[in-house]
Amino acid sequence: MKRPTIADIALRAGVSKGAVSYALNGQPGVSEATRERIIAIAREIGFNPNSAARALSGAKAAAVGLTLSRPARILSVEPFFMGLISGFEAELASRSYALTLQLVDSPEQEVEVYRRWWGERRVDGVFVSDLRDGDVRIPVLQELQLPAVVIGGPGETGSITQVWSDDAGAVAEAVRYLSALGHRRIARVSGMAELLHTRARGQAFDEVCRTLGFESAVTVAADYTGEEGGRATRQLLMSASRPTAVIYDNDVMAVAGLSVAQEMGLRVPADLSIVAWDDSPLCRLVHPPLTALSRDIADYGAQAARQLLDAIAEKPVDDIEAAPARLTPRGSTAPPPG
Amino acid sequence: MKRPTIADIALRAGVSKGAVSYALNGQPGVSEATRERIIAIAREIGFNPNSAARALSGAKAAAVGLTLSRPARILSVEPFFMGLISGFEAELASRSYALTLQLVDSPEQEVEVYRRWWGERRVDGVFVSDLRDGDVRIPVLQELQLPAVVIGGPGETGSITQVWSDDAGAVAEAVRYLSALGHRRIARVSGMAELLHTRARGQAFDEVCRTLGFESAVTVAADYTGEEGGRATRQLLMSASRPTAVIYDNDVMAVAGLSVAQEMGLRVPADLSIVAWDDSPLCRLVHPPLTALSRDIADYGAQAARQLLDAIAEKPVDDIEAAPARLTPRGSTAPPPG
DNA sequence: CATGATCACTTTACCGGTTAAGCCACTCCG
DNA sequence: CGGAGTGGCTTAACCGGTAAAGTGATCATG
Repeated sequence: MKRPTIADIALRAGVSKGAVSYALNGQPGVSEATRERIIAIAREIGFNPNSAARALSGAKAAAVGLTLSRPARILSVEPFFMGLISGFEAELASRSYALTLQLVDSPEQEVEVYRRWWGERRVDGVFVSDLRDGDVRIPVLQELQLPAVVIGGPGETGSITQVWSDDAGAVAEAVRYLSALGHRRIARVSGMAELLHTRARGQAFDEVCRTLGFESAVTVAADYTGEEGGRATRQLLMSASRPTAVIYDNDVMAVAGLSVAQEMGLRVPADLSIVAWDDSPLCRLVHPPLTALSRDIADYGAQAARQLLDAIAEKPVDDIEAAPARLTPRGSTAPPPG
Repeated sequence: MKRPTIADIALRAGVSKGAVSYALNGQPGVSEATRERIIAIAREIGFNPNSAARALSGAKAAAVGLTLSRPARILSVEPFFMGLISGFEAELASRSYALTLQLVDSPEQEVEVYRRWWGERRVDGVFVSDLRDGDVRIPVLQELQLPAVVIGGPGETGSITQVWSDDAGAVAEAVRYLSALGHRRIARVSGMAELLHTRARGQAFDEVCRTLGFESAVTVAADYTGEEGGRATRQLLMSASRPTAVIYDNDVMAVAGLSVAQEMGLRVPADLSIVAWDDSPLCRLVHPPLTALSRDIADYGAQAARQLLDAIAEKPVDDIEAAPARLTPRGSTAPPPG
């Protein structure tokens, strides 16, 4: 039989469509015997409820959306998002929710996608990542009343809940560790300056370095790509007061930085210490393996997914603070030379 | 107004629902004046057709699916799939098709997802990647008559079209290049042996090496992860007749291999040449930058998407041979020592 | 023994689109 | 001037579910 409907089941079981619906949804209104018979028939003919029909009669679309507005060349090598997605899936799949993905070019386009998705009732909620200062997406989401969860923060998201981890604390941990090793000139290669978490990390970095009375604490802005990370590193290493340690905002840039250092004849970690943010397998793949700020990104994604599903179900939701990134020392950090 | 429907538009325009539908879909049956008025109202109140309602009344779901059955730890660092996805999106977005993504654990689970998606009419077609020998997914897709496109091949896919590139030719190009440099002992670190394209590359590799009369041409099976790539490399470099060049089945393993070689005190490319398959930014991120077999993965994905959309529209479709991977020499290849 | 409650269903309306069929006012033509 | 054809709509059925309201039989209760 070709794509059976509840009408087919009803016919076979000799009952009405309504009875089938009650039976399959575990609702009262049918006897246990009938329910079992109907479920058996459904299984036998391989019935799956038509999601469109279900969504149409008031129910949910059983899908959530994720838009990514970073260029493909960044996404392809950036392990963060796939980790996040695998975390989403762990939660979504168990509740038969689908994940709809769309790559876009800008936050403005993201807004357009949200409007369309919601208007079409294609999704019940969305994940929002890469929060910016005065993000254009937030007011639109509120206007649409589209359930959403912001990944990363904390930021000004009004009524929209966030899942965030304590970046400031993690920065402090890394800087204190380098300080304990004896470093006094530390630099930081950041991601896109317009992203809120970049700013939060930057402020924390400046503050801790000031507190510790460092000689210098420069931040060079990059964009998460290896090219930019390499360029920023080259710039730092050529400066008069060369830093003895560099903290990178993601592991791709850290790997690129390692490569630049080696290319310039510096030994890592003897001449230069390197700390990566986010600890994908990439960090263990290079030589020396990179000291990194590790966090369980998949778990982060899973928490966000639970949060979003709760928001969709109109359960009360609060911001979640996920476990902070923890420093995982490896071979790329050591006391400074001299 | 909250999520307007065509009934709202009909009310405002003083016409029937049917007229609105005709007007918005460019069908005959309404005057130009009325059509314009209706379109203006639709735009004004921000109307988006409910995708569920549309899908329900015989039309398409306007979504396609992609399942990935590789472990998250591979997916997160493997740049191939994000590249592919960005290629899909380029085609899909322009036709307002959504991409539904699901990560699974095995081809058997993929089959389950296909059944469910198709039963629920959630997707109009699917992308199939990582084809295996006697793949369990193919007969199911044919049984379901679910439109599909196989990424990679060629394999036995019956009536399902494929988009593939000439891996055998690419292998030959890489081997001939190394041969021209003077190498006589070449090894290969492969991806999962059960994948069809791994086998195709392996056969081509063996054949070309035999033709060129190489002293040795070993293949060590790995799984696309850095760990395994590193382990395979270590194994190769410890063997009695150490190869002077290694070809890797993806760039992640190549990067790991480079790292292992350096860790073992070998200079790349002076003591060991390295060639990567697929040329993500990763290859230019390490030092020395890796010689790679480059192809335009996004374009590959775009072709597959066009193919799938044609199959969904029941247009005649043929297998597509995409541009083969081309050798991009960089700093990781040189004549062998001695 | 009439009344009410409960059970196990069936009937029906509805979600928001698409589309075949029907209808009315005009025009055109022999 | 009657009849056919056509343009521009309206009406109504349908897609496949969900859920409120209705029905008839059984059973308990005062």
